[in-house]
Amino acid sequence: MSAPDYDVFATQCPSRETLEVVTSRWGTLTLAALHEGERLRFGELRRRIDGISDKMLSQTLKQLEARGLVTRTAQDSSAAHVDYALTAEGRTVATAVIALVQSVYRVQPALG
Amino acid sequence: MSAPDYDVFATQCPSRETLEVVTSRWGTLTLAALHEGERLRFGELRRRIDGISDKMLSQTLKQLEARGLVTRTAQDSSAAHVDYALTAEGRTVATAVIALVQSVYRVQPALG
DNA sequence: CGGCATCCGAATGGATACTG
DNA sequence: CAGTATCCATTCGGATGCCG
Repeated sequence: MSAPDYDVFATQCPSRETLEVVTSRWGTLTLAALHEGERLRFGELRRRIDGISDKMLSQTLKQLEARGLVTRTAQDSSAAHVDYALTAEGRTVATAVIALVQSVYRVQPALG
Repeated sequence: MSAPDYDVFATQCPSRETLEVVTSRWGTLTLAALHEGERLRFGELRRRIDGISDKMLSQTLKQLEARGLVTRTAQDSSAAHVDYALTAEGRTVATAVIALVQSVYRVQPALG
């Protein structure tokens, strides 16, 4: 049951790529938002994540989906009702992201 | 003693900026490396973080230092011996970064 | 509402060369 | 060893417009 030896410090390690998707400019906030909402619409995400554009939200969601961290579900055939949720793996990572955010809150008073 | 209400989702919140420095392309790996080494030289960091260039390492260290997460110490007056270490706040955040990396390791087998 | 396509300026970041 | 400076390609990412 031992996992393969991953090493984020090595460029060729798949974990490095995953980390980069997770810690990409909007990836972190998107995962954090999905961890709160558990099932959100595109517009809800855009409103929640201050400053993100349609293009970047769309791109970020695709990357997260391609990496298996997020699922996209269309309610009907049209594109009118689509929502996003975390996969089991996404939840695991998003929980750690939330903890990271909270660690920032904890030190922020000391940083000005 | 309640901390101010921070919100990373808001562009104008200082915690958002801190999070961006922490989760910048090389910031995460630099913090992770410093958490392992506790006191590392420039060259040690560069060798540890595969793929980083002098320029980016230098720039990332400056950002982390400016944010109060890292300290820079020159042994003598020349620039021959300099090392970097985490501040107390840096250690707090770096610990959460390590946890994030480990969460990636945990899910990586399922992601291919 | 939930996108995609295009344009284009701004920022990122690597390579290389150089310095104390 | 620990950077700095310059050049330059790539990428980022916002604005706009269009579509089902």
